[in-house]
Amino acid sequence: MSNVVNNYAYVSDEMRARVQASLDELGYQMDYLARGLRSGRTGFVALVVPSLAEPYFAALAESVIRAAREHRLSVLVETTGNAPEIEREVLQGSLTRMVDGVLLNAVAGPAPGIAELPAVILGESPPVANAPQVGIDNVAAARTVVQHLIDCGHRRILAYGNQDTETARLRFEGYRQAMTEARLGRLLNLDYDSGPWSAEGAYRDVAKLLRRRARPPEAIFAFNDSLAHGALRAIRDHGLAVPGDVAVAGIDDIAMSAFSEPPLTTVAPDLDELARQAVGLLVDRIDGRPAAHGFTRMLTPFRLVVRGSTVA
Amino acid sequence: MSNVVNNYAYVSDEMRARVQASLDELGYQMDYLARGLRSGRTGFVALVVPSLAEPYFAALAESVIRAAREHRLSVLVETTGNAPEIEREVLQGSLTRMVDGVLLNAVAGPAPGIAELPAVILGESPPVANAPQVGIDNVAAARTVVQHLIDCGHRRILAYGNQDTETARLRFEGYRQAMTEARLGRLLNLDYDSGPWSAEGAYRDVAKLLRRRARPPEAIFAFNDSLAHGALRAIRDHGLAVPGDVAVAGIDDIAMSAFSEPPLTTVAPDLDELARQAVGLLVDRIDGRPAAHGFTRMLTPFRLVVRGSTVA
DNA sequence: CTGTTAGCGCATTCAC
DNA sequence: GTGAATGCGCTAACAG
Repeated sequence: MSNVVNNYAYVSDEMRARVQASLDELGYQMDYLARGLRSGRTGFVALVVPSLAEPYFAALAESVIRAAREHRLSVLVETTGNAPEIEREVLQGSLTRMVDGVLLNAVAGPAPGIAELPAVILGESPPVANAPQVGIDNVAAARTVVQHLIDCGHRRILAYGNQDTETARLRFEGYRQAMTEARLGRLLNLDYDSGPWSAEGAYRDVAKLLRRRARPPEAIFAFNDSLAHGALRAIRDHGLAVPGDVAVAGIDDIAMSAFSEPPLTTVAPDLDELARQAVGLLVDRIDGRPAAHGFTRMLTPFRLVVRGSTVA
Repeated sequence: MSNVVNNYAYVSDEMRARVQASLDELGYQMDYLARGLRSGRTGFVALVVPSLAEPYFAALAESVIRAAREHRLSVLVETTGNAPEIEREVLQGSLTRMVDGVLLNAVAGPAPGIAELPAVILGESPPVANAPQVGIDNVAAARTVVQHLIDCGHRRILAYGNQDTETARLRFEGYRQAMTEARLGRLLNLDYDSGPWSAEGAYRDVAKLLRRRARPPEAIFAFNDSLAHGALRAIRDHGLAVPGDVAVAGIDDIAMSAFSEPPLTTVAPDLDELARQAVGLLVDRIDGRPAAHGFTRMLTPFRLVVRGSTVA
């Protein structure tokens, strides 16, 4: 029977047909759990992200689920809110014993125990023992956006979204490089405090900034689109025009960015490609194909999308 | 050993301590797969939705994941794009043999095979054999929004988003009721054709409508917020003012609705509550606690959120 | 080619 | 209270 369902070569046609008939008649359904126990595979991979309520991660998850399906894998999604204790909990819980591998976008250091599991880092989570990383070149992306802002004639450009994550550091570094190259020494930055970047938080931060500062910046480079949209709303509620008084740009090209008023200039990563790369690398590791030389970093293509928030 | 990890009552303290020590020393990790084989439980539930790229489903998924965690369950997310063939595939694949239950938001009829699995319907998927349903009262929600539009003085109100789904039918019915009660005989409706409701599709539909019709409707009741945002953008691109020329309202209260220009009047379901109810019902069924009398329908609270897209 | 069997790691049952 | 044994459904290995 097993030989039939698994298409074992050395079975006579007659036997195969006979078994198949019984299978159909009895409505046989494979128990994938038992197979998993035997083979050590479950056909599940985990996707760990801060929050599905954030459009970027939701879109990423959608792409990952579709990419995984190509490999006949199902995706278990866990959200952590960027809280290190929840990340640890998730990464040590029963979850990791039931999945073949994990796609990780985390903020905490490598949790003990995860090292054993095939893993791929999405973005810039703290490096896990020889897990390949996949993502856009954040420095280049940030540099591109800020360069665009500079090209639009702005000089007092604020970098918004700094926090204690590698992604934030890289995006700030891109900002710094672009500013320095343009001989714009005055770096301005505004921190974002808690949890995953969100429009709500950004609205509060930027509203407060505008109330406090006499002169608003000429442009705001928000570290992602959610922040940018919060900023946009705050600026307009403050009675200023976008891009007239303050230009705004972000990173991610979430769906909303094409529909906001004004539409948002941003950097669009190719999420389908990112997901494909990530799942591909994960499958390689699961199948025991080791990374090229112990460590890989795959860069996903991105492009600048210029919209009304920076040009009239 | 098994007795210790499972907190079996009749174990001497000394023995318990001794076993525990060995466990720690050897770094014992329970194999949940083997346990699952034995107990018939995996601790996984599946969430089947059309698309995580749609903010409503993304927010729903986030809530479901958090609610499931309260029950120590992990959530497997599958997206179907509302394509019946993919729904069937997902519902018959290995997935369903590995999860304890499934939360289903589908558009196709009940797939053969799913009937055996504990299931809870989210929204108005076609009824699956004695699976309880959870969701807002769509007729009431739609009626509330349309009533609000009527209260604002509008008469020529367009219902937008009709398609071959139960949710669409119910929302149209709410619209019809409100219109009829107000003695507004002229029902206007605009269909939405393919796949999950999206802002992109709505933009095209509404732009076309405005180009064709001499006189635009006074108000548009979009069957969800994504449609509303697409409509909003189309109306404004057409040179009309919102709400001055055309008022717009939706349902869902996705994050974007508080940040759009103008912000969107909508109906906000309590998603955390919905998720809690749904997971609770699912756990009941998994544990063999049958639904009250074979069939349950749980209504989630909602509230009208009035914003700038209907009132100046 | 075909039929039988050991054992994946656990929980449960049964002797002790 | 404790230790040993059975079997969940499957696959791989082996003997026929």
